[in-house]
Amino acid sequence: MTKRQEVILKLIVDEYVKSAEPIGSKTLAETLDVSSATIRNEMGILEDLGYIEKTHTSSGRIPSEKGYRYYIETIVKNLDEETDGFFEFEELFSHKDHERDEIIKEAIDLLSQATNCTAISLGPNAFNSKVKKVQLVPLSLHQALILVITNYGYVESKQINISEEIDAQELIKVIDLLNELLIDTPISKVSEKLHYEIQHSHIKELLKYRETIVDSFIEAFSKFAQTKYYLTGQSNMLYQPEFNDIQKLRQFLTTIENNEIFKLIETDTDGISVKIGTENQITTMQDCTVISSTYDTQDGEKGTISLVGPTRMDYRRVIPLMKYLAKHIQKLYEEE
Amino acid sequence: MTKRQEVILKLIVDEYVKSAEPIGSKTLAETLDVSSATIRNEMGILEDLGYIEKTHTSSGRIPSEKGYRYYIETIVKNLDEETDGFFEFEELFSHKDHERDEIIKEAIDLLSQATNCTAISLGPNAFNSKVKKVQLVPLSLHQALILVITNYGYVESKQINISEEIDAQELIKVIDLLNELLIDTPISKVSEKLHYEIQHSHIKELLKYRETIVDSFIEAFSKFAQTKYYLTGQSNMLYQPEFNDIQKLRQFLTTIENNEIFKLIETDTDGISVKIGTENQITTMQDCTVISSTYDTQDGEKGTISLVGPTRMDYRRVIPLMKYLAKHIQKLYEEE
DNA sequence: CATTAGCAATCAAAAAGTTTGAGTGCTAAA
DNA sequence: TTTAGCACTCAAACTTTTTGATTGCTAATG
Repeated sequence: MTKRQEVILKLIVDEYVKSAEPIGSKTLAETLDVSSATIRNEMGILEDLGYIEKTHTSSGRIPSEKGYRYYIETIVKNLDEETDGFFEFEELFSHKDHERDEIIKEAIDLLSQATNCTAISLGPNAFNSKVKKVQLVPLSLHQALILVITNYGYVESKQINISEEIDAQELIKVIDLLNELLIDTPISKVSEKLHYEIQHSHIKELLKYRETIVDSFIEAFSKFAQTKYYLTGQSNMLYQPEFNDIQKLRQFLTTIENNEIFKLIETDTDGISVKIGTENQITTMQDCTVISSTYDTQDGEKGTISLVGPTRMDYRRVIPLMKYLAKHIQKLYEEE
Repeated sequence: MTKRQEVILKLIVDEYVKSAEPIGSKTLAETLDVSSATIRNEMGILEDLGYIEKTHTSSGRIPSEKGYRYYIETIVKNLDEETDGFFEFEELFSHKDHERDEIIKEAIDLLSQATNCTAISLGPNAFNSKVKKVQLVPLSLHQALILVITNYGYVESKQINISEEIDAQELIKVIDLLNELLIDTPISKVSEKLHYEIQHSHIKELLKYRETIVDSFIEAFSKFAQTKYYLTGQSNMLYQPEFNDIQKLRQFLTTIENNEIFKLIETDTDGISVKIGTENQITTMQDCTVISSTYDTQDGEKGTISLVGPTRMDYRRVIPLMKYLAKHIQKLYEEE
């Protein structure tokens, strides 16, 4: 591809992102100071190479997936780290006293607004967090609350019913033992450890009621394994011309509501992942691009922020923004 | 209105609910064993009375809001409590060991599926719940977690930073005091009580750092005041022919995403409230009906379940179902 | 050899026109 | 009071026409 062809491709992407209309040779002729016929020749070549396509025989050109890919790899990736124009975000991250999860939520809201896409935050799961405290809080004669607290201050609870036969004294002993046993254990190892100790140590004798109690505990622990997510800005996206087709609109929303969208989010990548159109496996999402950017927590888990929008999105702006956000969310974890 | 006119109105509503098409005189003539001309005459009267209307000069008739109102008041309200056909729901409520909030969530999911409407659960707020325990869990040298637990087993937490100057011993004393002070206090009275005691009792001397600590506590308490909600089934609803108009669809979804829908939910009513079309104050919702049904918790708070769908909904089925659900959710609270 | 002016060809989208059929209101007779 | 009959209405579906942006190709230009 010659230099001029690359310039033309870039212009087509930029223009199309703005206008959502196919770009004709005349439009580009004005910018490039050659005649429209010359542009047409070049466009013909670009089309043969597969970077652009026509919507019908006599239409202007739009970028193909390959075209977007090229644009991202050569043009966007070579941009110097741009952090200007992210004013609202800088403001957000500078509030040191806000809670981390709140900041992330707001960042995702802003991201969605700024891009007119749907934005998603997939929290790191707490698998490697460590148990800080296990506790039983009696609520009434027959009910109690199991509390599990991690070193990051996450709390999960599970209510249990205490039948008549259970001895309150014994219960307290069990909890003490559990605390001793589990403190500083990573959540991922809890279940294993519990089962082992029940078999092999003196905890066995104490736990007359292990079926109920231990199961409840394990259930409480298992809640940490569920990754929490936050999804926002569907309505921002609906007004994009891509969604003028009511069928597509419905399918898109159904996919989101059924949580199928999570299948498309790349959580294993380091840095940023961009999946364009048919690179996504879900048929209803093949007009969309899914961008994922991960960050690391101190305990070795990964969190992800993602953006879902029409393939025609402003990659030039969005990709640096996603990088910027992941970097700063990671900082929030490092500060602790 | 004569008996026959009432029958015709009922048939028009029933048919229209099924088909979403205007009902012509010929259709009804078959069922009623009179000629279509007779039906037309009766329809003319019903139209003059305002119970039905035409979509254009030569179209069949559809129910007006007044027509739906009449249908609900005279036909649906007089139905014997119908509880048959709610098989899935009976099954759901019979699982005694599931957690209450989980059951409610599932009930709302089912409700939405069964009706093709958007279903919402507005949890009772915890204003009248009582403080069961207040606790401080140290996480690291400079961080701690404030925990507040209510008699219903709801837990709220707030992380705080502990600056160097704070004396750990003193902090423990403060927590002990707070526990003593606040236990069994309704959440709604906590703030008041705290402020009073700080002014008048010996707690004053202890609380050198009240600004930070007490504020954090108050913030933790205030989280209980936020009513939790669960909203589901938007995508079920999108396939209704009412939403073939893309403009309406977008507006509806925007209204939902902005939480404006909550303005339309009647939480103060006893029993059931049905708001049809323009009875709703939000312009984008004036083709919708919002049904709300409340239940009482043991501590005097109200929870609400709601259903939002096109005015053309199957009131005959939906209204008994909503009553049934509210009754059974209330039972869940009574069992504790 | 790259560039360009010129021109017929293409085709979506918008506008205008046509057909169809379900439904109505009204009238006059049963 | 009910009904048959008929002219009338109008949305929805379908067809045709017009418009205009854009293309590919060719032949001329520098």
